[in-house]
Amino acid sequence: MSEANPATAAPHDAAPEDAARAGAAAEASAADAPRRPRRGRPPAFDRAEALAAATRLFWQLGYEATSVTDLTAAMGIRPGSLYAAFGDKRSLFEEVVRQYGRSPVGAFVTVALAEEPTAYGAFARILREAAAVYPDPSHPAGCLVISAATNVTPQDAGVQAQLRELRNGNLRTFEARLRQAVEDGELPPGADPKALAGYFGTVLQGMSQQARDGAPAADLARTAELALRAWPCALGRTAPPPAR
Amino acid sequence: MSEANPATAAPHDAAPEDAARAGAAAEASAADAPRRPRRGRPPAFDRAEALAAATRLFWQLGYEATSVTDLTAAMGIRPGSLYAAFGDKRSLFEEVVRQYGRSPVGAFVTVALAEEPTAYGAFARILREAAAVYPDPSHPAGCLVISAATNVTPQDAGVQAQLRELRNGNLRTFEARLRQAVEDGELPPGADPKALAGYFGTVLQGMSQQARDGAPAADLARTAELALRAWPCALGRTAPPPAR
DNA sequence: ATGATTGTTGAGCGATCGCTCAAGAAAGAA
DNA sequence: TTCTTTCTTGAGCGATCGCTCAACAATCAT
Repeated sequence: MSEANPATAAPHDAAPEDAARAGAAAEASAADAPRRPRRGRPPAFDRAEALAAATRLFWQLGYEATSVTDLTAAMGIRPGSLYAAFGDKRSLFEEVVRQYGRSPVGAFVTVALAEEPTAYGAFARILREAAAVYPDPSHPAGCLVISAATNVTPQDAGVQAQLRELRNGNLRTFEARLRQAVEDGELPPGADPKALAGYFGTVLQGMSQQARDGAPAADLARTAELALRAWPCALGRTAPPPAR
Repeated sequence: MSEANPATAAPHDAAPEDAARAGAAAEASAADAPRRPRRGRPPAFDRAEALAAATRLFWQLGYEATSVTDLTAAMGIRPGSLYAAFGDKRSLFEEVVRQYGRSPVGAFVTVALAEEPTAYGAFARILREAAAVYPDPSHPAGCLVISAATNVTPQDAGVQAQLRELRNGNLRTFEARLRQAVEDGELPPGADPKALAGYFGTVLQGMSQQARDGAPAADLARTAELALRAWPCALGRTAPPPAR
């Protein structure tokens, strides 16, 4: 199963919008193409709903503790449909992670960094929103990227590494934003962007764990305010004063 | 299998020192009793060494990701011996957790709280020692209690709850120490012991995660110093000033 | 010696794991 | 209608899971 078969590549396409078309693809105009009817038997389940159900399960139990039997039960489909639509368990999880990163609860960090004009404003908003989002009972507690692959067998070390890379990538994003803040003069020249990035990442990961341990939003909000007191206070604070 | 059999209770005794003796136990003088030879065939393995090997495995992979096959291989024994000596996988894990809590790396929090005269000194020492201990390459990274039962199937929810209770118990211990600090005047009357306890617990759990993600001791040390800046600074600081 | 007690061994139990596949069903194309 | 394509279904694959057990081995008591 190493060569040949050039046309059998990935029948499950993870359709970003629709994109993948069969055949030789004449006329690559793309753009609109409003509703070309698909060929054979139509799927009997809503792909997005099934993906959301899988997300909830992986989010709550983690990658390995979620069995394919659990998944098919929650998604309302049989194993054959799952494997035809999503590939295998690992591919399904990767699609879940991708979609989680685009969802509001998985993207609030990126959104805050993009929208807030100051670094302090961004990190204050990140911690405060984490305090509200992580324990929100409308979804499993904490952050999927932080807690879904903590305990895995060596054969699934790739899943663990994938999420770890996402976490460490967030740290690098934090560090870049804080270095920018030093250049902008928002932070004093003596401030250490890498140290601050590690600190805020640590607090975020700890808050996710606390939420999973049952900490209510009010407790996490107080933790967020205390954590913000580590912000270098020599000069440049732009947001409302810390705590009351 | 619900009644009768009064003499078959727990042949694996988890010997705290030696303690459990067979028979009707005449002469309960206890104390010394230097080397009473045991009855039947002696064990062919060192119980403490086997327990240490199991600890390393559970610490690194977590409860469910560690299989009995892994355990017997690392402990150098066969399944029958494991079950005769430790009961079942769950009982072995509980004994591992108990022994971990008495080991230096599992007890540094308790030791610091007991030895340091001031609350600030205790929490500063806890964070700084965590920064050194969590990434120490002589054992698996992070804290076993924090990370060994994050992802479990519902049938093992009891293990998860057991570790969560230990974590939340630590939070209550933190809170009690900080309340004492308010009563002592070390902390200002406006300080919030519960909020501070949650904050330090959050930072500790985050540091454990960071260590598992590969953060070196130097990075965690900087995180610890930044975290200590949240200490209420109105008055009462007893230790060296924060950072440089 | 013999028996009692305890530990070790290797085979293997039922259950679950992720996953596959032949057969059938539902759609458009001819 | 018939063919092609796509999806669903239910049975079941080999592997691993935690765990058990009869047989044997090694010690002490008698």
